[in-house]
Amino acid sequence: MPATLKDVAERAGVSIKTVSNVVNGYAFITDATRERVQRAIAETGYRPNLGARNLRKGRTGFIVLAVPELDNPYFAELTGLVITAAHRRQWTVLVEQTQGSREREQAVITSMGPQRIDAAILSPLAMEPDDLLSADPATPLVLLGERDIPGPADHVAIDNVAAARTVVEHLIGIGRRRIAVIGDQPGKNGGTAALRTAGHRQALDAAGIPYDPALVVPVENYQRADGAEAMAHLLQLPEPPDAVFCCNDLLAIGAMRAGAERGVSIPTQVAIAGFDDIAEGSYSLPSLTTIAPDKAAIAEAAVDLADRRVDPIRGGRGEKGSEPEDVRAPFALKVRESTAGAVR
Amino acid sequence: MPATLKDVAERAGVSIKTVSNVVNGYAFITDATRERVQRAIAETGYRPNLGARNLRKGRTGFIVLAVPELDNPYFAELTGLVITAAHRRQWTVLVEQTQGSREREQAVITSMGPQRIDAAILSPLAMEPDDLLSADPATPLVLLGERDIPGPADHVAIDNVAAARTVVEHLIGIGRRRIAVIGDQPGKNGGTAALRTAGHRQALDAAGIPYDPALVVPVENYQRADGAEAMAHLLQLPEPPDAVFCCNDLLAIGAMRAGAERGVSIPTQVAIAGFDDIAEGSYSLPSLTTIAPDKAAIAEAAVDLADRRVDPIRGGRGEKGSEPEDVRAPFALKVRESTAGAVR
DNA sequence: ATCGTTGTCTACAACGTTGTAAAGGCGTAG
DNA sequence: CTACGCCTTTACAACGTTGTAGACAACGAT
Repeated sequence: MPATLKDVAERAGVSIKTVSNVVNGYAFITDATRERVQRAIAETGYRPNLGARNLRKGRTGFIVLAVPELDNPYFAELTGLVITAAHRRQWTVLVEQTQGSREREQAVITSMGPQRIDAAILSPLAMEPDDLLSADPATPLVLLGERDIPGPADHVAIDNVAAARTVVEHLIGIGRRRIAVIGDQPGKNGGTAALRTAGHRQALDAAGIPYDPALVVPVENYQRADGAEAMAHLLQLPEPPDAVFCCNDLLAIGAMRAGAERGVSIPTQVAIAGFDDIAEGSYSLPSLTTIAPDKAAIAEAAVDLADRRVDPIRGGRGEKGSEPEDVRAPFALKVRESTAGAVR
Repeated sequence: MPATLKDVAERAGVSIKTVSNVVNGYAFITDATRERVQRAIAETGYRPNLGARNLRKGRTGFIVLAVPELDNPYFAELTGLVITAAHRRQWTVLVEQTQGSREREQAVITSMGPQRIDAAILSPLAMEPDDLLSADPATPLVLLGERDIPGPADHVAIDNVAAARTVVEHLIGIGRRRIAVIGDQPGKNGGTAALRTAGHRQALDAAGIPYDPALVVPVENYQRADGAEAMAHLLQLPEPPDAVFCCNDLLAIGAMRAGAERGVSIPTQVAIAGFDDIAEGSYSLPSLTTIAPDKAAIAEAAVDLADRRVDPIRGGRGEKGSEPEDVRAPFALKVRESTAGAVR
């Protein structure tokens, strides 16, 4: 049975509230009392019951982090970072897996989870813009991904269009001209896919390379298998591409495998680039050129925003009712073997 | 402001306790009352405050799952499964990252986290057997990994020795004779490394293949980089191996990369096998032969054990004071390209 | 001496929930 | 018609914590 304030109070010969005051750093306590209480705390091994404290305070101390799934290394890494960042601020993270289901994403933004939460951080996949209107207005929401969706939610993301443009410019830079993109999601407007494919197109346009719709390959999901399938399709085209930009690293890994299985040399015949910089990509054969979002910065910013919305003590920005914020995290292009060397 | 029992009670014109009774499925309630209450619940959108409930019940509803880090795909996948399994039983999982630090593992088994928890599931890395003696006896502990450590903790694991033996037997079966193992951890007795290297040795002995200590390579950690380093070492040996069993898939991925960088053909010159069956291994080039532990079964068993210890209603086994249990989860050998084909 | 101030401590209620015990209604047996 | 028992509902206290408001002592100023 863990010690309570009552136990400590009895041992120190003071009231419960005095112990509470010591614990909370209340100022007006004599050194003698404080010391006595602190000794009693040490002796009993007292640690506050956060459940009770939060009940009293009307808070829960919980942030939900909802990601599609932990199987995905990008989200796994991000989750680890969010947990760490949250810990630093005394928050506890509840990890929720949406499986990319719209229903489960809605459950998060309407705070329908079993636990009461103070804020939610969501990495949306299936959500439609309208869903945000039904969001629980009492629970601050931070969306990971760009602010294509209007509504009362903060956003944290890298500049996906610019990042995609950067990769494709790199592909152009090494002399490629037929540059495909894997990862279009025709159904979903304003999603990540739309932004990254837009970046692809911008880079082509800027370089005066004609845009060939046949080289824009849609996928069901962003898994390795989808990348492999899409790549297989590209390779049997009458005029196959000499480079492929994949909207995430998993697609790229799948694409590289499909290429290898068909005897296509990467990067000599087809260069491949990804997006996310998962660890897998630095050890793949060949290692994968990719966009590395600053995941730590994203995690930090997301937790920071949630924190500020919940506890709007600090000045001005981030307060309860104030305008949604947009945080742009940095990114970097990592050139590796999968795009090494010039044109074939 | 979320609705409380009080709000529902007022609306339904009954007492708070009656609403509570309806919520908890108490039997003796007239259909009329129940219906009225349920309507009020629906209208107010009431959902129980688990914090308050658990405070009252002396429970928290939380299980800590402590893994080294979510960067590691094996633990990420496992974490996802544990969260799902726990959800099914109305538990909430708090994910803790120990970073393989003994201190942080101790913090878990002594329940020193900020949140009060009902049980802990720990995947130990740095823990020493003695540490278990100082474990908080009030908090059921489930260790992921074999029962090499005595003490009041349940264990869930596959038979690591048998699994390792199985892989190595497979390597022998395809004609390899100089079979190295990467992943020894000389300092740590009784850990996973010891079991898997033991399986390696058993297979060699059973096949009458002489045991060459030069082919047993220790590593600092179980990361890709460690595997690469170890493989580089093996390849510059006067008599390099014709097969390598890596104690986990990350080591194997690193080893394959190191091999490829040195122009070694895998599996023709050196066959490589791993352990864990992370998704990465089915798309690597070549794809990775590995031991696939039944992760879902492990997650399920771990949560089930924790559940039974906390709530020992069911008969006999798993009760509060009863003997620690050992659950053996199934595993399977997955033969893939990295060990395809017979001897060189 | 009296008053107000300041500093230190505490009693009480409340957060939302459930276990306990008992109250009320109603039917049935005596 | 009373007494008993059963079914249904309720009041109260408690889980561990903190905000509010007030008690009390010591102190200086009037």
